[in-house]
Amino acid sequence: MEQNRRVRVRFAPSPTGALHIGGVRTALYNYLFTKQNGGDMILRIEDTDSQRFVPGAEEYIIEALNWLGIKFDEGVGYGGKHAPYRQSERKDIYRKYVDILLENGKAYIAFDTPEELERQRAVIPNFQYDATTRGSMRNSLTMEESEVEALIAVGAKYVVRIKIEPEEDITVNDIIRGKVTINSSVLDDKVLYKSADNLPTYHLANIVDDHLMEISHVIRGEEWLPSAPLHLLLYRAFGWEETMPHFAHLPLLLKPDGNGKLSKRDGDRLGFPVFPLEWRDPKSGDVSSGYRETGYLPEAVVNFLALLGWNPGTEQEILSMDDLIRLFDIERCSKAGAKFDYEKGKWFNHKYMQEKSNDDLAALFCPVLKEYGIDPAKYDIPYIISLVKERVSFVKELWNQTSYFFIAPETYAEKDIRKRWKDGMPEIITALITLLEKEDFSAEKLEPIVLDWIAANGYHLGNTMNAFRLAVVGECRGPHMFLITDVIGKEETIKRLKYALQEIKPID
RNA sequence: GGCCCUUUAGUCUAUCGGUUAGGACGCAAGAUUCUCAUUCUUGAAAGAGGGGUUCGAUUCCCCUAAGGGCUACCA
Repeated sequence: MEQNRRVRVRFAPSPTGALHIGGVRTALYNYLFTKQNGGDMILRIEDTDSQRFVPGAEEYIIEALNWLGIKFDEGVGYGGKHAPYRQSERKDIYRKYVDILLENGKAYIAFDTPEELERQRAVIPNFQYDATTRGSMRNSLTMEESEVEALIAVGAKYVVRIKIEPEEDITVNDIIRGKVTINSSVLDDKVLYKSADNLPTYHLANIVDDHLMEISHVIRGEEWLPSAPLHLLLYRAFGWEETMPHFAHLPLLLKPDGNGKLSKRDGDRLGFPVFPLEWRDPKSGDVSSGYRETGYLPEAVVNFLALLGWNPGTEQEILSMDDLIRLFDIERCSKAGAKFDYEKGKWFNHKYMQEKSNDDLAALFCPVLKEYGIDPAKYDIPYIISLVKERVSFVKELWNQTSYFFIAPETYAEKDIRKRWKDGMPEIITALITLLEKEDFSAEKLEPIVLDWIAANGYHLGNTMNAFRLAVVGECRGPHMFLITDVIGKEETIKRLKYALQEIKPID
C-alpha cells in the first residue's frame, strides 16, 4: 500500500430495513481492519433511494452494531468533521460534483423517460444505454444545446449519465481477488443523478463521499465487484485516481440450502434469525427474530461471523474481539461464498455460555424466571445455574433444565415410567419416604445413607435412584440426584414422592 | 442471454509443488454415570471433471461443468 495514509473505512448501509447478518459481517471486517491499523470507522447512511426508505432502520443499525461491540468514530449519530453523514442531507454537494462531470464532458444529460427505456428494452434484446445506442436516444449528445436548454427551462425531467468510452480494459486491483479486468464496452452509461427524486444514485454518491471523507479502504460485499470498474472510471473522471481507496470485495454469505445469498427477506423462513436484533417491519407489522432475543451472546455472534470467510491460520477458534483485531488479516479472507451454518453458531454460543460466570448468567436468567412467575429472590439462582449450565447453549434453555427446582412435576415422562416404575417400585419408594423422614438432608450426608439403605435391602441401584428421580423431577434427567434434593429440601422432596405414589401408575 | 467471481468431507476451513491432506461443527460408536446432558476417546467423511506444465500436482495454466453475483432513474 502506497503512502502513509491514515486508515479510514466506512460502513455504509442503506436504511431499507433491518441490517442482516451478512451486513453485520461486513461491518465487523471493516471494524477489525481499521482498528488493527489504528484507523477510523465511519457510519454513513446511504439513503439516496427515497422510495425504499424504512423508518426506524437507521436506529436499528446503530443499536445492533452497538450491541455487538462494533464502535464508530464518526458518522450518523456520532458526528465528525465530514458531517453530514446522511446522504439525503448532502444533496447540494452531489449536485456540485455532477456539474463538474457535465462541464468536463464525462457525463451528459438524458431526457429518456423510464417508460421510453422500458420500450427499448422490450424491442431490442439486451438493450444497454451505451456508446452503441446513446446516439439514437434523447440526450445532450444528440440534441442541439439550445434544445437541451429549452427543455430544462421548461422543467423537463432529466437524468445525468456517465459517458463511458468503449473498448478500454479497466483493471481494478482487489485486495482479496487480485486484478479484475473488464472491458468498458460491457458497461452501460449508468445514471448518476436521478430525475425522480433529484438525488444521486449510489455510484455517484459513493465515490464523492468516499473521496471527501478520505476513505482509504472500501471493504464491501462481492455484489459490488461488477460495478467496481465503473467506480474506478468515476474516480478518473474526477481526477481522484491518485487517492482512490483500496478495494476489498468480501465473499457473500449464502443460504444453507445453497440457493443464493442470504437476504433480509429470508426473515425466519430458514429456521434461524437473519437479523442481529428482533425487527418489526413498520409496514407489514411482521416480526422477525433476532440473535439478541433468541439468546445469543454478542461475543459469540462476533466470533462466529468473523470465522465465516476468514480464519487466523491456526487451529484456535474461540477468539475475542481483541484477539480478532490483533489476528485479522484481510488478505487471508477466502474468495468463495460461505454457506451459513446455524448449528456451528449454536456451538459458539454454548462455548461462550460456559465462560460466563454463574452470577452473570443469573442476571440474564432472572427476567426469564419472572416471566414464568418465579421470584428469583427466594432461590440461590447462581448455584442452581452452576448445576446445569454445561448442558445448555442459550440462557432461555436454562428454564427447561431448572424448572423442577421451582415447580413440582404434575406429569411424568411415559418412557421413564415404563422403564423405571415397575412392579414393587411403589413399595420401595414408600419405604424411602420413611427413611427420608428421619434423616438429615444435606447432600453429602444423605447420599451415603440412601445408597447404603439401597444396598442393605438388596434393591437395584439404577432402578431405585431413577424412580426417585422420576418422582422428584418428572423424568429421568438432570444433575446428580442428591444435589437436587439438597436444593428443594426435605419437606418438598417427601411431598413430591407422596404425590408421585398416587399419580404414577405402572405401564406394562 | 451477456459480463464477472468462485470451486478441499454434509458445513466452515488449513495446505502458499513433495503431508498418512490437518482442525472445527454436525453425525456414529465407546468410556464415565443413579438419568439426561456435559466431558473424554475413537470412527466414517474431501481435493468437481478433463487436459497440460513438472521428476512430482490439491497447489501453476487452459477447457468444461457446477455454484454465486451483477446486468434499474435499488443499494
